[in-house]
Amino acid sequence: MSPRPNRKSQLIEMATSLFQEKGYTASSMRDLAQKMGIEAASLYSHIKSKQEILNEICFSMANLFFEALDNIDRKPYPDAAIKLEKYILAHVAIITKHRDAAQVFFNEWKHLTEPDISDFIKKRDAYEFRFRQVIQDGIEQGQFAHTDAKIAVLTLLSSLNWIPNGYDPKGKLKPENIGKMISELLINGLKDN
Amino acid sequence: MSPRPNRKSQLIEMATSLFQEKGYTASSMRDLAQKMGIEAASLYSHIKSKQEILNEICFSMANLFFEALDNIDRKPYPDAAIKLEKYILAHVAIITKHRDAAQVFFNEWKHLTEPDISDFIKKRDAYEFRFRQVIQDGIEQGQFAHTDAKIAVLTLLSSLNWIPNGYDPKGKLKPENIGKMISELLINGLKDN
DNA sequence: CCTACCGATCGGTAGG
DNA sequence: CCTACCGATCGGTAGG
Repeated sequence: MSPRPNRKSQLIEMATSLFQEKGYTASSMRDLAQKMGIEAASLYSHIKSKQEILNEICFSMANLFFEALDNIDRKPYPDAAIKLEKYILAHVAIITKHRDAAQVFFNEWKHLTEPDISDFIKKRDAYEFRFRQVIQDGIEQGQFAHTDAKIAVLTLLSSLNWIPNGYDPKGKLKPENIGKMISELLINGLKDN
Repeated sequence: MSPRPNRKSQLIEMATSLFQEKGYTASSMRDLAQKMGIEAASLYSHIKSKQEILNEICFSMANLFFEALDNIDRKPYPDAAIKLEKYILAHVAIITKHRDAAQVFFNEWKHLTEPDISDFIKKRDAYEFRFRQVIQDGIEQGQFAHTDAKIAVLTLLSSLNWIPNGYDPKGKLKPENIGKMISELLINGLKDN
């Protein structure tokens, strides 16, 4: 009999929390087995390697990020600032909903191996490119100041990376509030205009 | 005879580049020995453990960060926006000058062990607190808009973390230019005011 | 700085 | 999902 189909997702979920906590390399298959309450060798009836787990985590997050942008792009947003805010809110919504996976995605992807790692980097670049286009549009519309759009995107996306670490799901702030505050900060700046 | 005193700094330097590239856990003492052109066992005449190397990297960076703020605080800056820019420029100067060490500092500190890791976290919090105070001052002066200073600091500092990865020392942009662009972006926002 | 090692742990397989 | 393993590699020590 094949195992219950959700046993593998359980495994991925526990691996995600383990990798987040200790890092991919420092997490052993025996650690993971213990979390699952089975022997290390038994893990291999659900997955074929440790690498496969990291792949699943990283690429399922990547897919979520892309799907979110695709959803937004389904409607036209003539105002670049509004579209950028939508992008940021979607991004924040994903990383607050999947905090552990987001941290693995951001911090452990470098332990992917070829050919997956090249694919991953390509997807990352493509994701950044879509943000860059919105900023570029805003500049051309005269809505945004003239800045290096590439640096602006790196700064913007990087500025969100503390969230999976620092966001407290039990705190007063809801993901949407955090997203609003940050996009407001990035778009209008600290200054009181 | 004791070894030349700079042999240990060479070791730390090569370990920094190794840890940056592969991560602390995935870097073996044999990898490091090979880089140094000696046997793994010989490393231990210069250091007493792998952990000690990580400690030196993380805390020497922490010291640089604090010294930079202390230097700025030696003169009074009544204008919070100007002081904040000074802080940001100093921070950027350090991470562009010590790119590998900065990445190890940001990404590998979690592999520190007690009691060092508690000390490290305390220092990080104290560093963030000093930025927070400048922002708080700016808000009270009416120069900055009313925002959550804690979130603003996390966002601000996080937004600089792409630099050691993305900054090309052979590119056209000098550290000071990057620093200016980013602090301008964070203080005035993307919008063309 | 080297040779010669050590005990521990790693990811993973065979065969049920 | 388990027992019983494997070869490889790990951080580190003893003794020169």
